[in-house]
Amino acid sequence: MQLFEIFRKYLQEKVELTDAQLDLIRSTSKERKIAKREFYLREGEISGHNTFVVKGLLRLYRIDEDGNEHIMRFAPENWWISDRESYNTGEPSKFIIDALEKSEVLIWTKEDSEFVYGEIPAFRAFGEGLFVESFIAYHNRIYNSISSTAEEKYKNFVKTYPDIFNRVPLHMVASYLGVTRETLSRVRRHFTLK
Amino acid sequence: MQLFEIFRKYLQEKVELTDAQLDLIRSTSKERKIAKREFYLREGEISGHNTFVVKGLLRLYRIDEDGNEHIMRFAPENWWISDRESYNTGEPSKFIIDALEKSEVLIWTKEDSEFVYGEIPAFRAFGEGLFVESFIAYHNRIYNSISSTAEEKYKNFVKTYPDIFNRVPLHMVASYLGVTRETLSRVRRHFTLK
DNA sequence: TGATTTTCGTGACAAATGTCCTCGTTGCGC
DNA sequence: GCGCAACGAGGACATTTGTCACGAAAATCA
Repeated sequence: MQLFEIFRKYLQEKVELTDAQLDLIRSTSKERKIAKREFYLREGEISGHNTFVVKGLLRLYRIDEDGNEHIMRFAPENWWISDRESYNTGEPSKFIIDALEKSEVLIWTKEDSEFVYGEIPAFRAFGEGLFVESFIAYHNRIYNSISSTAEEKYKNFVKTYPDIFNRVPLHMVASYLGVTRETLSRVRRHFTLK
Repeated sequence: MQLFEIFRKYLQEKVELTDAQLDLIRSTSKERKIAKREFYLREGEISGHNTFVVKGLLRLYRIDEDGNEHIMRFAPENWWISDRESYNTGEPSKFIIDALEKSEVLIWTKEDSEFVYGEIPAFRAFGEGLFVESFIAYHNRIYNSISSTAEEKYKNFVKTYPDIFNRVPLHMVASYLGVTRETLSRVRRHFTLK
């Protein structure tokens, strides 16, 4: 099945759209394949696109002054990804996006996105709804990060994202949670013994 | 000066609005005074309003199973506050909003907000711009929480929110940062000795 | 003003986490 | 299939953080 066809099925479960509207959305999109370990956004580049992951798994992360990776989030199938700060301000991104698996994505430029949003209010409402959901997810993650122990964070991650958990190495889960690999290993040992 | 007059000055620095549009915004708003320590949103209530802090200082926090407070954010003058999850879903809030200082706020119901947004697209764009900024702030806070030490988090808070820092007790800063009061006290000692 | 609460620091000890290291296994690329 | 890199576990030790207890100073309120 073509990439856009998969996207169309996803979209039609969420929004009512006419064929003409779908054509507009299709005509402004571009396809791209991303190899495993290939970069999709490098540090310093501008994140000027909305990207929908059709197949595979991407991640958004940042490298600190000491060279350590810190994973902000994973984006498997049916998720959207961008560095929203760079997207919004037009400034170079401090973050990196690469593929953890061979992936295929659909891409809209910021300009095309705005144009399509203007033409199709229901599509704009859909996009904004997604954004609110992301905001709420971040809100809950912050609460989790200031109120939970490492073990609780780990359990919560496995419970919330079982699919992602099964597809990424543990040291990346540790990075996402903000603990070292060793700590995660200890938490897991403690956990499986009980 | 009247509450709305203060708000009008704030708003006109950000958006171009006609007198008629300002009248619509004014006519849908309600004023409220909140005493120090008074609750503005209790756990279990629905957060169905947009609230602008004209004077004073509010906070949004949650109490965990062990009875510990975890502060999500502070809202001083010229900030907006609500529990966006409850606002969006209509579900009872798990969070609490109360006043740390004697405060005065302007309030719009969700319904009125949507109506005014529909009537004044520039006002909608303004509101959505604020929301994107909040999202970016949360994004950066998450990065900070998974990549920084307690000392770095503390320094960063003081630098980013010097005004708030000077108005709230240290144990609330600790709560916001996700560490105990004792740890914050140690960090400060270590910090001032150098 | 006087009494009470809140705030903040500190010491002692326990628990959690980070750091550095080794080792065996797995999986991927050539 | 082979070789190498990636992955995950685990031990030993240092550091950080949490917990509990106490006391002094500051703020609050009647």
